[in-house]
Amino acid sequence: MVSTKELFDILLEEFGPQNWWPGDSDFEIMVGAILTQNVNWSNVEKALDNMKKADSLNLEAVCEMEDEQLEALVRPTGFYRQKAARLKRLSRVILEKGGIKYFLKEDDLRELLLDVKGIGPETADSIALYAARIPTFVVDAYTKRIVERFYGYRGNYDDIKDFFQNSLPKDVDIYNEYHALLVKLGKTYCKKTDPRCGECPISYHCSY
DNA sequence: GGCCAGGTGTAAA
DNA sequence: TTTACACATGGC
Repeated sequence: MVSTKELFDILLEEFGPQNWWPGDSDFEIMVGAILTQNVNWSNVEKALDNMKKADSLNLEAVCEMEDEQLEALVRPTGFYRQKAARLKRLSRVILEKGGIKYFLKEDDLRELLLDVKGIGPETADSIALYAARIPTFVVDAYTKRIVERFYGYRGNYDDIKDFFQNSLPKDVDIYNEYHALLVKLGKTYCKKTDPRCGECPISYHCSY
């Protein structure tokens, strides 16, 4: 059985550093984390671009903007009414905590995020890891699918999260790169349907 | 045209 | 505790 550390080395060798999370600011990372919920990243880029052009990709603008206006900007990401509301809820909490810098330094950041309606474990972990740089492993649909196929192990969010955290150093840079590499592997060779197993770099060790 | 994409909340079985 | 469904746009 290939260890999680060995798997990481194989993926890094195969794909190289992914340089995640794309974004010019912590706020953009947080917005992207919500907008990418169950949606292709290319759609998120359109929405982020809309917000930048409207000079609205900042905390104050999101808090003050009309709901309908924000909905129009994030429309390309689908579920746009829900997502606009989620962005507003998060932004207001951040403002209450004194701004982005202070919010990201809260000791119980993950819990604060999970208390925001519309932010679940993956979005909370993405923000904690990529914006606050807290060592917490992010589990997404690709991660679950790859672990299920590769290791034959099926578990809930926290099971998979522990699976990695209990077998790796608690290190922000490793968690960062590992999640990005799993997404890269998933997109390239381990899609839900029509996986390209024949070309997959880890197929030799895979139970699928 | 049908399926999928870097989820979450709610309600029923 | 698990499963089903709504939420919605855009690419292939």
